[in-house]
Amino acid sequence: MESAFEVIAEPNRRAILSLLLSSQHSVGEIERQLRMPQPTVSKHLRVLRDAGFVESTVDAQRRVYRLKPVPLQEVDAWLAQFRRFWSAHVDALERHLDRMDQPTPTKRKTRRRR
Amino acid sequence: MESAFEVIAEPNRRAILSLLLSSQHSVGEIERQLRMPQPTVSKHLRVLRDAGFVESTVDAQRRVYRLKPVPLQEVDAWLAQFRRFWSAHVDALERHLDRMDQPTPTKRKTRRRR
DNA sequence: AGTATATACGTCTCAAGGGACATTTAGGTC
DNA sequence: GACCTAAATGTCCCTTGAGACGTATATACT
Repeated sequence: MESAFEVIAEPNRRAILSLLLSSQHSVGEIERQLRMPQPTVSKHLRVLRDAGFVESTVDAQRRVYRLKPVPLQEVDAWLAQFRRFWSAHVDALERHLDRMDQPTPTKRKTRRRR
Repeated sequence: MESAFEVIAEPNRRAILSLLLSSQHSVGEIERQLRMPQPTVSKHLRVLRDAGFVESTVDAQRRVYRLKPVPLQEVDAWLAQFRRFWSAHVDALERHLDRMDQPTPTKRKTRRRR
């Protein structure tokens, strides 16, 4: 479980990350919000912590967890290379639809051209 | 293997996607570029195809594979909610560093403030 | 037709990861 | 100190997925 990609492949872990987006939470709060057994929550938090997605501070018996940005930023960096491709692809799709416009004129508004 | 996240958790599949970013490729080309056994390539391509990451067209005995944008865009959409958090976090870090500036003045250029 | 090439597919083995449950550790309260 | 709560950890079971290998199918080339 080294890579950030494997870590976020697990749905419950993504749910935990999304929950921590609003604010920091204790294990018990996560457990109640997401309706997971406590050991399950702790197990996933362990993975997230080891991979640097979250950090915790101790508040008496509680552990309060909060997000750390780096690993998700790495994922985002990998995705970045594909964004160029998307815009190019959208353009190609639009040109294709433009070509298809001629045979069947519809009530659709005119598409913008370049 | 439903979710796009599980699909891109596999390093070889990410390599294939990155390779297809430059242009479309046949299975044999992928096999040689990435130094993977052909059955492995085909197996991963199968997963990618089923999940909508790629599509193929037949060229004689060859299958030529190319990228499709949608599943990666979904991943990107999930990541989007965290971007706000990052900028806020960077701001907080900058304020922190600003506070640390006073004791040790260095040759570093002045940091912008808000 | 016969051979080589390209790709898909099935099978087997192995290791890893997740869920459930029990147990332990640590802090707080009376 | 006895007891409660919060969280972590360990164990067991089961499923899944990846790699390796063999093989089947389809097309091209002579």
